[in-house]
Amino acid sequence: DHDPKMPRLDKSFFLRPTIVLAQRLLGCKLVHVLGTEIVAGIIVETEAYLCEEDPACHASKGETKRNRTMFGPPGCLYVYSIHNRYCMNIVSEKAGYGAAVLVRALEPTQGFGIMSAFRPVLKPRDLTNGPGKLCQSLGIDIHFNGEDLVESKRIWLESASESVDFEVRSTPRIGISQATDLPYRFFVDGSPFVSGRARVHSQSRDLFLGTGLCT
DNA sequence: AAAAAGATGTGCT
DNA sequence: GCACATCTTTTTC
Repeated sequence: DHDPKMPRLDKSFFLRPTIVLAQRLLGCKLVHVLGTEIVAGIIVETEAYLCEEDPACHASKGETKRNRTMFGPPGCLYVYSIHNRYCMNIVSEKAGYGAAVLVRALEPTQGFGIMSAFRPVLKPRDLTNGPGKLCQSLGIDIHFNGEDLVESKRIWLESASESVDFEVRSTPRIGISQATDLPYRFFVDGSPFVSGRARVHSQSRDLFLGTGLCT
């Protein structure tokens, strides 16, 4: 179950500029229900992909079969495959616009056993420290393309806990070959669950203030 | 029809 | 740090 003090994000949350949404998603909890079980984690790293003046965005050259859901309602998932993996994005701005936020890393909080079954790794942080990794660990695949985070019964977002304070840092985005200078990657400063080596940390700390262990 | 590219991850050096 | 597996979508011929 989930903490009632962290209510589900509603439609209005997603109707904002993509860069703002990318930052505001940090600290929010992503929850996926699988039957009677739950897998969940707190978002610690995102990237903004703007429709306009952003050649790295999938929607920059207009609508195609792959990116169609980017042009749909904000709050829906845009899932695509790359190199035999999946990446999960959250549509932003307004319907018909073509922008989204890539979820790049989570701090796992619930469902460690399920995640490990989906993605057997030696170190827990390797479960969700990358866009393809977190989709694999959470059981997110192409069937979730178009899923509405506002209405779905199986996957949603919960707002960030107000008691958790952290600094947001930004860098250029990872793994792209165009617009490599734009600082549209955002992450929780010091989180050990952030992907890659571009992790800047003043001090390593978790956002999840529960028992200290993922259930 | 064929080829190239890609918002990745892994393993080896 | 670098090569490359692997596969889907998009672009080009």
